[in-house]
Amino acid sequence: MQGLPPRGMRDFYPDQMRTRNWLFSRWRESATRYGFEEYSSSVVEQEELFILKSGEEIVSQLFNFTDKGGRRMALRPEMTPTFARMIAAKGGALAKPLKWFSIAQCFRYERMSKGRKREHYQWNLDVVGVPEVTAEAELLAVALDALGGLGLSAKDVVVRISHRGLMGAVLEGLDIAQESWTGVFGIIDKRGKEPDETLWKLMEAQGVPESTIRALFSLLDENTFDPFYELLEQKGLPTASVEDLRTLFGYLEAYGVRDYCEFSPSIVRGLPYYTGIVFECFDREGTFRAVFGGGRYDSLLELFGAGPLPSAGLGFGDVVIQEILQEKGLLPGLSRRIDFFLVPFSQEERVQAFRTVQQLRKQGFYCDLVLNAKKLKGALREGARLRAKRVVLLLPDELKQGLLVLRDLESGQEERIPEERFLADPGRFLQDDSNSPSRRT
RNA sequence: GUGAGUGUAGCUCAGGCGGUUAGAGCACUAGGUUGUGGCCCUAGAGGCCGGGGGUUCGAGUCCCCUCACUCACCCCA
Repeated sequence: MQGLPPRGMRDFYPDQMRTRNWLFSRWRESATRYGFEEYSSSVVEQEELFILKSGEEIVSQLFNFTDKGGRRMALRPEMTPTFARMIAAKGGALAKPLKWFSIAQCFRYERMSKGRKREHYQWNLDVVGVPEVTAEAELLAVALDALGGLGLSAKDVVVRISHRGLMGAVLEGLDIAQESWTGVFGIIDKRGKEPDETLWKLMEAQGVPESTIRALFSLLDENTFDPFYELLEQKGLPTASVEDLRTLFGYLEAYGVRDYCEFSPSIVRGLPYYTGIVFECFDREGTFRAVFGGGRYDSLLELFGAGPLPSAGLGFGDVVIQEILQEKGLLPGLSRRIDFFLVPFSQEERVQAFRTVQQLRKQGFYCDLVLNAKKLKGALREGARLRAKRVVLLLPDELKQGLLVLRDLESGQEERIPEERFLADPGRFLQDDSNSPSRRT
């Protein structure tokens, strides 16, 4: 088929654009209400910016090119490096703590599957300069506020929370050899996706003794912190990760979002730069990819030449959330808004129609009018297709008497009214005054 | 990168063992007599049946190749 966008890229036709704008406005509204400030940047960056953060392997996943000056460039695969660059460039000039957000289009060159395109928009929220888990609590509160605004409750979605330092300490506490940690992490991450029996065999293949596997699996089933704390304390290992988690859950309770959240030790997250709390949000049925994810990255900004800046962030993509809302029937039936649709009977009445429609538009009404020479019949059909609330007919005989004909498309009723009187208060002809300009905020 | 599935009208799809001018519904356009939409009726327009090759008297249909899309795996936002 011709006319399709490049692989993995999306066209937004007006219907889809309405939905997208609606989603973005929910994001933007929540973020600003929670005190986050919006920022933006170009989608193109120097390739090395991404290599600096993620290593050479990232290059194969980039949409990259050489510009005419021979510089290696790339479309951003995520917003965090750009964010870090911007923060570092301003050095100490920025007052901390700092709370910024962006709705950024990101690109990634890879195979597509459900919930995954080569291009998406991501709502990014970051808090810089806060070493305490108050940052994470605030991030989760704002993301869950947005989810609530989109119609998803704690019955629909769950945030699984863990700590980067926790599993490492646990593996150490269980005396699992350091060289098999990477493999073991990978197996832990598969928990819930593969049957335990399979995972058990994989663990054995890693050389983990049976008794240790049993201990590890029973720990993974825990949703309280005590067994972890006891294990770490008993082995003389740092317990900071468990304490962070305890504190965070206390804060989440106070924020009123505790019922969305659960402790889930197997959450690890792929990105290497996380240093503390990590979290991912899923639909409760588990049929979709993660809705959002994030965590603490205390050493990342230093990589970019900023001083030590404890930070936490969150990324929330537009693809998965729309799939979930679609499946749950929560996408609103958005339609374009036309208050008045003006129909000049013939070319004779056109100029008059232009004058009238401009007066309505200046008053703040949403108006359209017939642009093609068209019979009355076709014009009315066009008005109906646009779902115009009222059609304003400019008919020769009535116009000679200074009268406009207002037609209600739903009831079919018509009213003849002097133009001056109509323009003095057009809003009273729109029955449901909830949409009239005077009621708009 | 591996595996599977699907490509026929703008959209959703039909086209039993190969057989004459390729079908439906929706959408679109125009009519159904002077200046009135939705419903109904009539008509019209719209297809290199994804592309290429092969088998055959004959291919939308069978075979091979290729491309595109979708899903799963991998990886990850």
